[in-house]
Amino acid sequence: MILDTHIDPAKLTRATRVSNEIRDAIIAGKMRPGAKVNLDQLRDEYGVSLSPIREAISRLVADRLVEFEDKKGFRIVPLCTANLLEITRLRADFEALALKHAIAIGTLEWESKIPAAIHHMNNSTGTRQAAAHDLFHASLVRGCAMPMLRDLCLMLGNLHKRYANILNYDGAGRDMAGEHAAIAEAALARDAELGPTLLARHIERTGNDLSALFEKHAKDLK
Amino acid sequence: MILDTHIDPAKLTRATRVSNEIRDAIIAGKMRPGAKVNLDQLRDEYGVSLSPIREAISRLVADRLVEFEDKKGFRIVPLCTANLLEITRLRADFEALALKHAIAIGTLEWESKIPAAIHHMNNSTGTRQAAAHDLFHASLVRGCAMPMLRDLCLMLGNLHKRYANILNYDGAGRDMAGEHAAIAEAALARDAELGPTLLARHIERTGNDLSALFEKHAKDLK
DNA sequence: TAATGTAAAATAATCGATTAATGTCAAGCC
DNA sequence: GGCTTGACATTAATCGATTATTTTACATTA
Repeated sequence: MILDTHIDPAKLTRATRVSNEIRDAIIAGKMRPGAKVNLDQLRDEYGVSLSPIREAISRLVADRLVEFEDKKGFRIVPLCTANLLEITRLRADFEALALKHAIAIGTLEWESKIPAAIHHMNNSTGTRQAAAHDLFHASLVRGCAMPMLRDLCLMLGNLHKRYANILNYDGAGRDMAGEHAAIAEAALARDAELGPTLLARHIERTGNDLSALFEKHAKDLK
Repeated sequence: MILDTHIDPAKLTRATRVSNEIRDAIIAGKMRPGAKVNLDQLRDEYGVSLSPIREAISRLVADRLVEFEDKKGFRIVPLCTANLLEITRLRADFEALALKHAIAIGTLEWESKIPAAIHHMNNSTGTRQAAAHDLFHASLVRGCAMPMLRDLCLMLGNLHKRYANILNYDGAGRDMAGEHAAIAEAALARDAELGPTLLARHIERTGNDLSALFEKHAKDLK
């Protein structure tokens, strides 16, 4: 592992464990966008009581994966064009801002994780490559000393990933490795203009591709 | 009310009502930064069971007012210089971005709320003026069609407000009315350069004043 | 037929109690 | 003295059951 903060699994509560599992399931597209969340069903599925289930789901509201309304309960946030556009816009701006700061103040420790992440990406496939791609973005942002901003970048990355998973987006037609390499190179060269710009473009390209795919498949998803 | 979305109080659950009350209390500085949150005590204080109390508090984690750690419980987030700087930086950037968008796409409905908010601010005092000031910032951002960004602006505004309340900041030495008027004027003139710039400066000035006050009083708050 | 009312079913919210884990503190040991 | 150890107190996590509310299905009526 390159970036993981190792956490003793015994320290996790049921609520945390279940929350993480459900988060992954939603991002993977295994829970239908717009669907009501049935807590009783999840209780059976995960074999824990309602309290931790409720707590688990309610944490995902902050991640913008679940919506909540008093006395109506929870539902998986629906997909829509406006939402996808906002995610793209914010993610591009926020990651660019974070990278700019990282370039300004990032340590050697920060730098060294970037080529490592690139190497992982280029030498893995499938699920592992997707995870490596996440780690690449996280590694760029990691040097910036703004924890709230870092969390926001992570959150927005997850939201993009959900669209990508549901739309079966695989970056076809793009020189992904080349884009990543250029971003990494600019970051390591501490180019505070080029790095963030390339990163923003990289994200906008993903967003545009996702939007195009979404428009095409929008009817099937309704 | 200028901006309030009217909500039937009977529709609120205990968890929501208590969450809002505790949020206000933390922002008002009535709960000591860094303090452990004692759920049993809150249970007595608010006269409801642990479930809604726990849910109420846990929602404030997303607002960055409360921190949580598995099996350790909740604590009021501490004040610190780095945190204040990040809030300032992000709030300035985010509100400027939101205003830029509002200027680009805001409706007449959006425009009209701005002078109204100014008028309220200039004709009220104390708590009511503070509320009017919040509404002014909300009214600027409101025209932008990015709900996540709007929520983030609200959250960051609340975080600034907590520092301001705890540090007894009242904007002394500033021509607040003048700053607001200039921002409003640029917004209404649809100046997508000047408006966001003035707004960012306005926020940065607040942030700088808060930082100065915080450095001065940091020892008393430990 | 469309609108309205209503009883039953489903779901959400909350409670009180139990279980599990952590933090405290004083006795014993080096 | 400073450091472990273990009983005790405190707090966190979870459970199962109860209560309140909404949703659904169906019958009634204008």
